Order: sequence, then structure tokens, then C-alpha cells
Amino acid sequence: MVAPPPTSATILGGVQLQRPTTAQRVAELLRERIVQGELSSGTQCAELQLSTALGVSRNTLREAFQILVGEHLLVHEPHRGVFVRRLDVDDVRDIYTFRRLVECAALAHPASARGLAEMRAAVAQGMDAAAREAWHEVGTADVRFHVGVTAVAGSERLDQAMRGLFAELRLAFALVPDAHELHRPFLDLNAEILELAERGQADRASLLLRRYLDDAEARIVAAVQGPSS
Amino acid sequence: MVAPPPTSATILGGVQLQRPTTAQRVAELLRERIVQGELSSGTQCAELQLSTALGVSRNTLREAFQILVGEHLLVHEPHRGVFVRRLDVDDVRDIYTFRRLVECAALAHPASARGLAEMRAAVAQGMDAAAREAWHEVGTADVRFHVGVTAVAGSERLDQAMRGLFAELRLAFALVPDAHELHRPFLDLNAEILELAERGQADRASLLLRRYLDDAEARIVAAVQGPSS
DNA sequence: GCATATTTGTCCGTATGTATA
DNA sequence: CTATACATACGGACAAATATG
Repeated sequence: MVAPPPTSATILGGVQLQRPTTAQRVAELLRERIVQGELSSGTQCAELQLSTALGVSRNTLREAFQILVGEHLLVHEPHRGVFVRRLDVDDVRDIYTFRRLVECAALAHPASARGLAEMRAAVAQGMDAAAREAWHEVGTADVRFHVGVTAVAGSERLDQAMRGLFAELRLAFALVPDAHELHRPFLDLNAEILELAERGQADRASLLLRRYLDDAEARIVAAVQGPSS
Repeated sequence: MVAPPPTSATILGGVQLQRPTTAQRVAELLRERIVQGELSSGTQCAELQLSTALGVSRNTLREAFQILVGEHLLVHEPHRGVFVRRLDVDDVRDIYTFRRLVECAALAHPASARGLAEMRAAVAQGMDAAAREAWHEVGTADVRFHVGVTAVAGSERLDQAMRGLFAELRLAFALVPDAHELHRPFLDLNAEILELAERGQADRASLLLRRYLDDAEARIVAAVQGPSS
């Protein structure tokens, strides 16, 4: 059920030499639904219900759960079940502390040209999407830009950690009332950061990025705190 | 089998409010064996053999595998099984690129006093262990010192990522012939870094740390490359 | 290159314990 | 407090892929 099992060998280019197992496909499907906000924070993922809905056994589903718990997208409460993670203010602050350290340091000491290329592509995609008023894609491009910033550091593991962090962040994005307004103001800022980075003005690029992150953090924190205060 | 299931409630102090599930306990047991080198790189973890040896079902064991695969300690090869990860030179370089960025940036922009306290405790432990010629404990203290450095940044998620990175690194430590000699030369260096950090000489501490990491990387790379060259 | 044995991948049924109405 | 629902964990089964002789 879940998905048409890829024909056979699946030896596509790249690193992925192994056809995904069912648990991996289930995890990917759930991950997508979570970051897209279709499964909102706090939602319980009942084993019986989900396994029948997806057409997989409970054992396989539980393997998928372990993957997503490891990515912090699900939380496990013993004998109660697994739930879509709910981020609180401390979580958001923690994530942005992480991002500030990594992204600013990456820009300050550039080591990989591949990251710059990603940043460039992301800025172009964001501009294009904004012109078409495709706000969701603007958000995607924004995330892509910052993954690119991280890639400047030149560590595959660091990139992966950051991708996981952004998946978590989307749990908070879903709480922001007008998601369009969240990313649009950053389009020009990203372009400016890119230009500074390409001209070798590493310190100024890093400083501008820090301002971006402080601003973004404040917006998300306000949204997570809710209408109160 | 695996381990005496903790009596009942297990509401110890700290964050851990949930009694570990069997899969988590199995994962912890295997993790320990892996980082201690008892399960060496490349070893296959046969499901039937391990599940009977540990007294758990195959399903439960497979859940534990997913946890450790997520931590990069095991690799999954479809229809072949799971194996203890084998690090190559690129892996070691990647890990040290990660460490350089994070640890140096943490020291350069200190944000948490708790991290400094950990560094201080680790230096003391290392000195004490060296005096007793407990070389294994010297290594433990060295790792603790650098986890402390990371903690200076003040992000729980960053700390966790770094702990995972060190678990991976131990796969490579096991390849170094005389593990004693790996950490001992760094005892004085750690103390010096700590002193600079405590005196607020953030830049000099960060620079010294970078030299440490370059040196350590070279040693590990040489060990992983083997007697050749 | 082929037939066979082994191991993984996945499912089902079920007994037990835990939380909640 | 009982009852119900659900998670936990086990063992068995079989197909599919891989390894072996």
C-alpha cells in the first residue's frame, strides 16, 4: 500500500544504492506529512489505525517510528504511544542557538564552493517564486538557502544535522499565522548575504546573517508563545 | 534477558521520565559494545544469532537496529543485514570539519558557564587519571572536555549531535595502535585552552583548539589509512 | 551457471501490562 | 473500581533476496 515498491534495483546516481525498505518508506511518508503540517503537533499516531491505513504491519510501523523519534519529529511516551512533537519556546531558542553558531561560522570561514552555488540557486528560486506569488515555494527556497549556507562549511554530517533541524523548525512554522509573511522579507536579505559572501566579505556576510537569525527567532518565538502576552 | 528491567516507575532525577523500552535497552547495550570496540568495525549483526543471544524477539532487535542506524553506528545493507560501521578517511575528515567549526566557534563566542565547568572538571579528571596511569580514563576525560567545549555554545541539540559524533569517532579510535599515546599529549593543551577561555581570551583559546583538532585529525587519519603509505 | 541453504523482510496472531473513561 | 482500549513484546510463518556448494 504505502507506495509502489520501486521496481527492482534502483541504482540511481548518487549515494543511494539501496532500495528503501518499507519502514524507510513509511518514515518518509510520515515525515513529509509532519513537515507539511498535515499531521499537526500533538497528534497521536495510533499504531493500529495507522498500520491499517497505510497497509503495513504494526512491526514495520514501529520501525518507522524509531526512525522519526531519532529525528525528533515524534516523541515516544511509554505505554501511551507516539505523538507528533510539539515545540515550545525553549526548543525554538535552542534551534536558533544551533543555527547561529553553525551558519555564521560557516560563512565566516568558507570552505566549499558547492555551498555558494546552492545559495545562488536558492536565491534565484526564491525570487522567481515570489514573482509568481508562490509563497510556499518561497519558504522552500529560504530553507534551501540556509542549507546552502551550512554546506559552505563542507561537512556532509553537518549538512544532515541542519536538514534535521529545519524539519523540526517546520513544526513551528506551522504555528505562524501568515506563513507567507514569514519568509518574504528575507528574500532581499538572502540576496545581500550571498553577494557579500561571493565578494569575499565573509565577516560582513556573517554579521548580516546573524541579524537575519535573530529576527527570525523572534518571529517564531512570538508565534509559538501564541496570542497570549 | 538483555538487562534486568528497571523495577517500575524509574522517576529518577533529570529529564528521563520514561522507563526505557526493550528496544532502547538493546540499543544501549549494543551501542556500548560498539564504542568499546568489542564489536569491531565491519562485524555483521545477524538477527537470529543476536536475538537469541540477547533473549529478545527479532522484531524488537530490528527496532534497536533502526535506532543505531540513525546514530550512524550501524549501516544497513538491504537483504544482507546490518553491520558495524567502518569509517574511512573521508568520514574522519568530515567529522573533524564538523568539530572544528562547532568547537572553535563555541569557544570564540562563549554563551554558557555550564560548559566551562564541564571543561574544568574534565581537565581535573584527566590529570588525575594520568597520574594513576589510567589511560583509558584519560581518553574518556578528553572526550568529556570537548563535549564541554561544545556545551559552551549553550544548545542542547548541539551537545547531543556532538556526543553522537564522538561515538562515531570511537570507531576510529579503535584503529589507533597505542590508544594511550593518542590522548595523553593533549592533557596539557586542554588545560591551556581552559585557562585562556576562563581568562576571557576567547580568540586565543579558539586558535589553540584549532591546532589541537588539526593534530588529532592527522593522527586518526594516519591510523585509519593503516600501515600503508 | 545452477540448485540449495541461509538470512532478511514482512506479516499475523496473541498474551501481558499500562493508562484512561 | 471495573472495563476498555492500546501499547509492548513475543513467536511463528512465508516470500524474496542473497550466499554457498
